[in-house]
Amino acid sequence: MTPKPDRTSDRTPDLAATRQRLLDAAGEVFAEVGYRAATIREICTRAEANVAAVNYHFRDKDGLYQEVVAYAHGCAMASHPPPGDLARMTPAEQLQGFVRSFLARLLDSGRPAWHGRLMARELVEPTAALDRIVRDSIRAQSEMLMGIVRAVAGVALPLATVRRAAMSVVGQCLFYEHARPVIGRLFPDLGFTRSEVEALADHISAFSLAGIASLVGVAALTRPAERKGKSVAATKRSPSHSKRRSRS
Amino acid sequence: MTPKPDRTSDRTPDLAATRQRLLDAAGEVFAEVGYRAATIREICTRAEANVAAVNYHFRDKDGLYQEVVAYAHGCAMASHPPPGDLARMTPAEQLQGFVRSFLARLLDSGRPAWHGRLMARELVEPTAALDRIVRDSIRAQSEMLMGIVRAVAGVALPLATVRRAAMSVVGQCLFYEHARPVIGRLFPDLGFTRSEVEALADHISAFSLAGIASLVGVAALTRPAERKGKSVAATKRSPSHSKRRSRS
DNA sequence: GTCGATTTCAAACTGCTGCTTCAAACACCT
DNA sequence: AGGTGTTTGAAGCAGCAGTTTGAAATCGAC
Repeated sequence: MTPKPDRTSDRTPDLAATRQRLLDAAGEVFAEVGYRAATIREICTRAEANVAAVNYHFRDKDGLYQEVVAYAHGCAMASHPPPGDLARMTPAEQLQGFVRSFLARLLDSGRPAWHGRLMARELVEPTAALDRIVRDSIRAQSEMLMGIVRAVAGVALPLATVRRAAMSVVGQCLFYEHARPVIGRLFPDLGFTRSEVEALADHISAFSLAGIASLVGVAALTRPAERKGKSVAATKRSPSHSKRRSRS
Repeated sequence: MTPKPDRTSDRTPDLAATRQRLLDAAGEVFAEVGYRAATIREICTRAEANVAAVNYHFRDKDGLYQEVVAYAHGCAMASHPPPGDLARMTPAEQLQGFVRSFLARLLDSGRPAWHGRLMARELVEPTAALDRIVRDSIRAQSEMLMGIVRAVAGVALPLATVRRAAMSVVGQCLFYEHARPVIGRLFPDLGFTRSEVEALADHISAFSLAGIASLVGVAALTRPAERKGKSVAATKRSPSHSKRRSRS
């Protein structure tokens, strides 16, 4: 009744854990067609497993999905972690580092190539998994980015302005994943090779740097530009994701 | 067997066209839960119509969806059309006008309040409807925006740079619709009142104006900044949507 | 080898959903 | 009124998909 929680490979290496095969296959299918349209039968066919395997290893379809999301996000964060030693970098470098890792997590086609699409779907059509992601990861990254924006600005900005600037940055990044179907139709020649992704990151960094700088000018005109120490804070990080399942 | 294609209201006004009620209800449901998860029964319940009504008026679920998308997009474009007389405006005004109308179309909660979410879903999970939208509307808007970017820049920029700048602009706009679930969780106090939307449009315009200007500087450093007349072109517009149905 | 636990398998069950059917109701025209 | 074409209604059908079940197979340990 209670399957061992994590077992990566203890059988013969060629028959490596059906559980893992299910995770990979499920990630593919969920990313391709979405949660509702994905069928357990299709997933099990790709994983070369029996239909009952999903219910055995993950209780039900929802449990499988939760695990897939956690797994994909974990891989992506491990593969492209956000910059860690902000204190040692200039604000511009901090921004560039943030954008680079964020964009790479979205568009890097290595590892689970489907991570980006899965997250894009999760943002637009949230499930119970989104709450956990926001709590464990997104919130901290939001704080970090807003800290970077403040550092780039140098002077104190109204909270609403900082938020908008941060959203402008992530909005530019997310667009390339969200609107991928449209981009493919508008510019069929545009591919997302690794070098192209780096060029995009550079573009977004430069674009945003100038954008934030312009906000400082506006703020200076609007209010008497009260001074406040350099806010390069935002150190809180997520304590890794727990393995609890909540839904009945 | 062949229902009259369009009939807005010719019966008694209180029993106004079940067809229209179906369109409204379907828009709501499709926007809320997506195409797959939406059930004809739920739509008909909200529209106070019989299940068979959908098949009678729209042939099948897919036909209904196509009509809903066309209807919503038509309403939004009519309600917040993109700026028309670009030649009379400064580049900055052109950009501001574009962003204002684009953002209003996405976030305005009047009219079909569900238009934004419906489009957001359509972008991430494209159906046959997306091809028509790209052909009839998005492509022209893309051209228009790239023209505006060129006008703002003033000098000639590489095509790839213009594209990226344009995508930075629409990315910032789309974010507020796409990531609405996350935004709601991160900043629960943030609402999208009409004045808030205008403030957002101003922010995005200013931010992008500075961003584009910075690209000019980079381009000037990179290549000898060849000159080229003001390109405020991009006049092609969509010829309204046809009423054909294609899928068998 | 044998026992016990874990994992896999084929088949069936159950609920839901899109769609059809055919009859009744309605509106419009002569 | 009567006829005709259009719209609505209730019931049901066919298929799909998530889940269950009980037995077979596999594995580790003694």
